[in-house]
Amino acid sequence: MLNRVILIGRLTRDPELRYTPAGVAVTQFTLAVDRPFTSGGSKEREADFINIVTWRQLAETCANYLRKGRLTAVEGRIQVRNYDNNEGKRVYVTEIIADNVRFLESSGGNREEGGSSNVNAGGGYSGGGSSNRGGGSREQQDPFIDDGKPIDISDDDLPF
Amino acid sequence: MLNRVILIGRLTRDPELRYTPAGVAVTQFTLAVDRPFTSGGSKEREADFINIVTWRQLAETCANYLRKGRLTAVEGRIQVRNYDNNEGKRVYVTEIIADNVRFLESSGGNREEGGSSNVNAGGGYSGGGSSNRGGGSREQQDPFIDDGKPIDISDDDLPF
Amino acid sequence: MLNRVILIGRLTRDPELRYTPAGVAVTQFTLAVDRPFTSGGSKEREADFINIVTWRQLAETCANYLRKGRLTAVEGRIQVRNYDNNEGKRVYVTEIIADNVRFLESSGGNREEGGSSNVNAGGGYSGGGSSNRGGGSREQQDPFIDDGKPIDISDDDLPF
Amino acid sequence: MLNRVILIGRLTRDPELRYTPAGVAVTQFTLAVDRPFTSGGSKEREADFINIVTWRQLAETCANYLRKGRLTAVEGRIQVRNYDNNEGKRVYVTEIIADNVRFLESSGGNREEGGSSNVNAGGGYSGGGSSNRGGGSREQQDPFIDDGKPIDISDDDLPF
DNA sequence: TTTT
DNA sequence: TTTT
Repeated sequence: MLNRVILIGRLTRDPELRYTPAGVAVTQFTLAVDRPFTSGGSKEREADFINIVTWRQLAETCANYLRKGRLTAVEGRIQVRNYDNNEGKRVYVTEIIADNVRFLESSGGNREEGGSSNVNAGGGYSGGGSSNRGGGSREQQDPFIDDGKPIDISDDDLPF
Repeated sequence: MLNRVILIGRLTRDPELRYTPAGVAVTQFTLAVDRPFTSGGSKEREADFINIVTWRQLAETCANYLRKGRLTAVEGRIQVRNYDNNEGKRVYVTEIIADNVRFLESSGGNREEGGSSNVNAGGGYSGGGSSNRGGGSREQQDPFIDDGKPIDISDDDLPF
Repeated sequence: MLNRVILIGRLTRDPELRYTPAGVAVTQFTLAVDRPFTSGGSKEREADFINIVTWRQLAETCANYLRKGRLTAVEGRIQVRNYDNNEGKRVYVTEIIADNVRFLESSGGNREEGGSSNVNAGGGYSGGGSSNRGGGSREQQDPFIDDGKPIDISDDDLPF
Repeated sequence: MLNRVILIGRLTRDPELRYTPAGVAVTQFTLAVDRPFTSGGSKEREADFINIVTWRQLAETCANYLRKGRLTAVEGRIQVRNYDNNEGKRVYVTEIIADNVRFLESSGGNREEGGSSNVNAGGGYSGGGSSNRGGGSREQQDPFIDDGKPIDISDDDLPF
């Protein structure tokens, strides 16, 4: 009925931009959010690693300007998805669907690798996006696919 | 660095009060939070089911006054725990550690089952709490134990 | 850069629906939000009285369903307006521009006084609204006009 | 009943540390928070200027590390004070009582002017604080005193 | 699997 | 496994 999340943390890796079969842009990244204390007298600082999902124009902007290590504010809502993995077990995935992202550290311009073509894909379908869903070795390291879910993103996941 | 969540929803079942080995009260419940829309033109209303954890005095108060179906506001922070299940696979659990809970629907008094002894257990250790970790049939339905994690709550989980 | 407010409280009076000269609906009400403590050992409960403003469709819905005393959740952003009063002194007004309002206590249907014509005025200009800006004695008690500002609402205030 | 604010913006000037008669540290500053849009097609960027108040240890830390222009995140609650000014008119002041402040831009060490003696005044009363309430010309520009309120801060304002 |  |  009301569902609001605000986080400030740093990206654990570069954001990943993909496209749904219908050509909708979706970007995922993980935010490392330091905890306000260290439990059990531990010396090391602890953090929560929280998965963020952005859609459409915001997805393109995030993919273009965010990078690993950047301090970032995220506003959104908690969403809990579930699916049955390949052992027939139900798996729950909690993500933040962001509707507002603030870049707290200015970068130095555009994505150097990948060029600017992804950036301006807009709402329309960009054929280049579909190649992201191919079975390259890079896909094998994708934590969202590692979960055992055959297809990670579908248009049914569209939150708005 | 900053981690804030505010939710309003309804409890999917009565809250569960337990005690850590050191006697610290911890209460868990799930909030059904209706989504602001229905995806894909679906007729049924959809909700996110979000696990809430409260500690110490707040845990006792929640166990005492909250019940299944009650409209409730929760303020807290997102925490992501992980553990290796009995197949050696790492499982991630996302929970809201609440520090403020508001009862938006007044009840009609105390817990009828269980009496008031749990309620006033305070910070001190109450032997009665440990029986909650026994292997009764009710425990088999506990989603937190269903995950395959041998012991659900330890004092290491204490967030403050 | 980021500006988010979430409040739960009760309306101190019925909401007031007006229309800008261009016919845009705007509803104002005040939320009494109990403080989490009583300062100085005072016996009486204390509250903050916070002005809420809603626009367009949300304004119509609030005017239609909210009433004095209702428990209500408001999500929005803080806005600080200023103007020079009739003594030439600059006055600052802080309001919450709400973009999400949740009715936590169900009413029993529509506004009994005033009928449903205001409710469905939509985006178009409804002449009935302008009568709210007349100089009736009820207006004299309006804190928004008491401030000495001759005209309270203009289309320049439109936040989106 | 629930009252939560999260802001990110920049300080409009250096923070001001004072002490109540009882020696409690209180720091005030103003955050300029850019609006997410420009109203009326105006070219200039607009911002809300929001008054922040911190108490005790947090007040000392803010006075020590925050400076004009710094990007800062503030978490707290809205408080509305009122008092009668010297014309007998009731004036309302809206402030954010912060309980969490994050410095999003690292400084280069301590306050250069004033040294570290203010910083570590702790809970005890520091005589130096009272001089802040004298009638120096710098005080004349203080918006909190400009309001016409004879004494700006009292121990009655202590929120916890 | 994690960020500074 | 889910609430009204």
